[in-house]
Amino acid sequence: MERGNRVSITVIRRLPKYYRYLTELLNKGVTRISSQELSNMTGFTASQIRQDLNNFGGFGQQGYGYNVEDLRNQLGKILGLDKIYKTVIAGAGNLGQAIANYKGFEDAGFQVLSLFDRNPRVIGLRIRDVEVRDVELMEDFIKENGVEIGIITVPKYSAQEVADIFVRGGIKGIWNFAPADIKVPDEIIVENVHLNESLFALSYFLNNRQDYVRRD
Amino acid sequence: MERGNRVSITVIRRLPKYYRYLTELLNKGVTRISSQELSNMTGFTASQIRQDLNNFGGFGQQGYGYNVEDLRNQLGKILGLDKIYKTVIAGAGNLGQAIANYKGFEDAGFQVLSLFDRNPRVIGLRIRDVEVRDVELMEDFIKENGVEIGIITVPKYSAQEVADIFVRGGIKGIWNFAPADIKVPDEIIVENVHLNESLFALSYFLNNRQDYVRRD
DNA sequence: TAGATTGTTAATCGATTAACAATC
DNA sequence: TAGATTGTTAATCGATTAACAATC
Repeated sequence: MERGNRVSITVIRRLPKYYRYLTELLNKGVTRISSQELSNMTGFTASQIRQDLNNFGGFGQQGYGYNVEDLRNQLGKILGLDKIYKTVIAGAGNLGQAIANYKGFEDAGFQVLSLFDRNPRVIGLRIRDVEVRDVELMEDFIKENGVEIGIITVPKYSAQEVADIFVRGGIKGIWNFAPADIKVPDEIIVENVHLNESLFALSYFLNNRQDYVRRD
Repeated sequence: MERGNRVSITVIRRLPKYYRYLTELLNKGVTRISSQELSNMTGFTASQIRQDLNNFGGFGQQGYGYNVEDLRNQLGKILGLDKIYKTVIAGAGNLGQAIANYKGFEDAGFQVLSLFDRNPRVIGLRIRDVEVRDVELMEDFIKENGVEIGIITVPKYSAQEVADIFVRGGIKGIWNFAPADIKVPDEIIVENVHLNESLFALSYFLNNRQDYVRRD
């Protein structure tokens, strides 16, 4: 977390999975877990798991393993899940609504303050208790409310425009579902969810089964 | 494509991006492209791009580069995008509807034949011209229509149950949006879209900017 | 204490980058 | 032909796995 050397992206992308399994274990009342058991659950090797965790500190105890609750909380902190994030969603179509409706994100600390759209037919609607507002109001809304994360669920030809508004509003991170790479200043964190790329990979593996290895 | 050695997963996951940029170039009327230009667009190195493509054959021409249309079509074939796939969606909530509504997938050859749900309030609805049916009918529907791809957009506690029905129906690939790892026989291809893992990575980078490198 | 399992170093493996001869 | 750019080999870099001493 506060190491001198960077932690590699491949490590970081495994953390949420550890966190997910640890949460499940905690809910089941399991108090203790070894790297070998975690390996059986996640599909990563025990050695890799120990290496990954030791990027952030020695959370385990020789001869015992890891305390489930403690490790989960530590990972939560590392992932920044001990905070509340204010988010807005640009695009109130099905995908935007799906995200606004999804309880799991709110439970993890990601609050949707508002959706925005330019279609008058959806402006004014409420998804759960979140209002859909005119996208014209978005930049000011972000500024006034200190929104940190912007979520892009508009069609690809509008994605850059939305990203520009986010940046002007002072957003720090963008979760982008549009199948386009957006250009933003270096200090803005962009996480892309390119669903077409995922689907095309599935299609590749269907046709080239020999290249497929179950990864989890 | 039909090499002796496997093509590595990291290579395969880059292909859809090449395909996407090549499609854009084609639509713009660009006929020719060098690995260096593709590098500028995608963020991968020119060397890596040439290495990646040469896993599947020599598509380029020394001193010239690559023919955009030809390379795009070759990649399309490699990815299996020259075929039509029959799919069904289990879960007719916002996310399932978003996918059923998304024209991009249909254009790429992924036809949604039906959605399934167990909520009587949505059974009978039509998303575009695709009907929502009772999930009880799903297994037979898959068999009768030769459905190859099953898409899971149900809550996580129903994901395994849906996967089991898919397998019994004879589905070959599963696109899983539920935040759970499903267990299926080895010969079934599973592509997971774990949105929480993506969001948590964004959250990590927001809090640990020094570890962030723009990847595309 | 004996057994178990971590933390960590060293060895291996694989992926990326660099370099350049081949050739269009 | 001269210039450009690929295809491919070799070098480097980074990630994973193996091994084991430390220690609970």
